Amino acid sequence: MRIATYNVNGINGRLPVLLRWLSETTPDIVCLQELKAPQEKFPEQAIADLGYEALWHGQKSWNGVAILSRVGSISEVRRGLPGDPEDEHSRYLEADVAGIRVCCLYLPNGNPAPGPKFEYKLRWFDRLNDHAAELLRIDMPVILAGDFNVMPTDKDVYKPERWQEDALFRPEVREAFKSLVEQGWTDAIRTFYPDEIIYTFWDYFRNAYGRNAGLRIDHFLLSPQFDGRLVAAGVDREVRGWEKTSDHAPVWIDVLDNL
DNA sequence: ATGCCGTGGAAACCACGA
Repeated sequence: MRIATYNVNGINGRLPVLLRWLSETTPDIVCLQELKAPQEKFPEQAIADLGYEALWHGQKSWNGVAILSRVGSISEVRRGLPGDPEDEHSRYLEADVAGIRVCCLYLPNGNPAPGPKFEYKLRWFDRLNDHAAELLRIDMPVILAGDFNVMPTDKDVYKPERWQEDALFRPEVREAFKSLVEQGWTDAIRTFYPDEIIYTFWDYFRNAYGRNAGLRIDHFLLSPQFDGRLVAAGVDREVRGWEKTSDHAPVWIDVLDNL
């Protein structure tokens, strides 16, 4: 079973790219981020025409997350992280699909740091870690997938020295990611490729994609039920080279599905 | 390397992204 995550950077603006990628790679379950569309403007029919059921949490202009499935129905568990009823951003969607608890997340960017946006990011990360600890207790394989807006280590940044003060790389954020993983999660991409340089995002300017000046910020964290069942993983990096494409590339894992 | 590109939304600029 292939599970993918893709920050589309505007689902309607990128619809041809999304549909082409879905058609060519036929992932079974997909987590999408940055829909940038209100609830009523999600392109449900175009996605259904390719055989996908969809669950989404939209928001006008910003954020927005969705889960797609072509392997059975999507049973919503929650939208929004617990811990802050004042948080209106559409950044988290959790559902059961094909016996897997799928958690699609779009962690706040947090720039400029320091500042209120960075504080929001750190609070959001704390809430995620609290909720993730609870998820490890359920009797079900769990996947946390999405745009974490964190480069976990120096290896995940083309020029780490330039990113030290950035909200995606500051020590507090890397530390939050580290303590999340240490709860018992597996960083699937890094585990599968311990030494390679792997990026999932390239800026639009300065020819970042052409120079491979990228970042690894889209991640899969797997609960222990997946141990020994991760059979392949990768980044569809050529999608980043298509016309009118997102600044992120899709990331995927293949897992044995007899869990 | 300071948003140089790109999106959505409101109103021909702005907020936001990483």
